[in-house]
Amino acid sequence: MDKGLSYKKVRKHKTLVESIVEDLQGKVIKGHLEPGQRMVEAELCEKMGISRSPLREAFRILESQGFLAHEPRKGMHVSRVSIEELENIYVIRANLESLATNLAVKNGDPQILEELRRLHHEMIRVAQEGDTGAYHKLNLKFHEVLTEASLNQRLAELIDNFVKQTNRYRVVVFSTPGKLQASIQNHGDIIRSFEKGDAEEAERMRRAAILNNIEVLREHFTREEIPNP
Amino acid sequence: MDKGLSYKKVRKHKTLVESIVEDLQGKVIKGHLEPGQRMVEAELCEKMGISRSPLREAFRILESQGFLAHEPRKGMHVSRVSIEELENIYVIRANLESLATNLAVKNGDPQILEELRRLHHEMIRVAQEGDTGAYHKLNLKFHEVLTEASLNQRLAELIDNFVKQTNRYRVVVFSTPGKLQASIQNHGDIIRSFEKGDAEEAERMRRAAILNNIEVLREHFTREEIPNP
DNA sequence: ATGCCCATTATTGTATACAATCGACAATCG
DNA sequence: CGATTGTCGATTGTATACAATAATGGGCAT
Repeated sequence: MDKGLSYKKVRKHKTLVESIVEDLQGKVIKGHLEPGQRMVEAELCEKMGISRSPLREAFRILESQGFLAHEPRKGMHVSRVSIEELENIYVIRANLESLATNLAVKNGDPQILEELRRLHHEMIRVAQEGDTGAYHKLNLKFHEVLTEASLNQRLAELIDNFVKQTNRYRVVVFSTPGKLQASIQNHGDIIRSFEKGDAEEAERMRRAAILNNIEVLREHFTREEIPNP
Repeated sequence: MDKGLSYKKVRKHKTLVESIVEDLQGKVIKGHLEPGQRMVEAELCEKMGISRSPLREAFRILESQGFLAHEPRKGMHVSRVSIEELENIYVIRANLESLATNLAVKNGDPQILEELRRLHHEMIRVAQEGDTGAYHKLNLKFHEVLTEASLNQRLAELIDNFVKQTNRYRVVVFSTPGKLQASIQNHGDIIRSFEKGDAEEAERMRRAAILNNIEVLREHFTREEIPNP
């Protein structure tokens, strides 16, 4: 009944604060919580079956990550991301991910290359079946592998956060016709650059793909008006 | 006597959590708190004249920023930054700051250029006087102006944080002979690129300067052994 | 009817209290 | 004598209580 109890059951490995962070992060990313929506502490506490202390600590983390924002004495709310800000984030993402790609290729681990090939072929398969949900998951994995292969932990964490940020608007990008085929093409390009050991080329490929998403988003939002309600 | 009281006096503009964050951040950066040092809540509360709630919230923020770290049930401690991690951070910094420089030059605001020139000449002056403290402040300002001129707020915040992170070890870099003259040279190069409107050149200049710091650090730490006690 | 002011209330900011877990030391057993 | 386990103290994790402030709404004067 009281689904809040599940929080306490699960932890033993995760602390309560971590669970809350994950939960709210997921809800913001999936759009269950709309931009600008107020996050009233007492209300959330009751819903989740927790107290304010861990919730507020989770708030601070989520704010640092950019998912929430607050004005003193006015409370937390889901952060509003304007199209300009989203573009700014994509510019940063493009740079960080292309850097990671460059480093990954320079490291040239054959096991990584093998893993990327495997994911690539899997993606081609599910794309033919029209399973965009599965494609998205594999796509995330592909980029995660590529990012981790940079062997720069701090960089990987940073990128992970930005990816989550932009995924709040992923639906828009991926619903664009031809985007999926272009994505597959791009992955193939990156893999070929990896095989050649051409880090600079791989970097350019990755950067181009991300920057292209900006175009898609900008076009979408100028057509559809303001993103938040 | 009890200097903790000052915390409560000042706030009216800043919230208590913000004050604590600033204070601890400063202490970590300045090295008043050593890497690995445990941050016992009750102890700090008494010293600062505050309670645990705002302290713990500040902890979460500082952990997100990379100044602190914790293991569940074991408590917070000042984060240990290995030489490898420091190199990783510098690689990221190099990329982000060169990106910001590129954008700043592309924006080509003449007022920014004027401000950079002013700071540059000021730096030359204090360098001749041998005032390294003043030089450091101006240097920070120079890069802050350059970064803000990217007009990418998120990028500026990110860089600011990384600069603070690496400033924990600034002393090492700036005590290296010739580093100060090289820094002035570099600023001159960037300004000239700005004047020419050559964003790519400015970007390369900025990147080279930051990456060079890695060399200095690596050399220092291989000579001096492990950074933390 | 409308705008301003004050009181009330809702909500956040801070402090304290209680519970759970970890580490260290000591007692017991092999 | 060493290892193992139990107990105690210290410290963190969580919950609740109290204080301060901002939002809301109603009454009064104009």
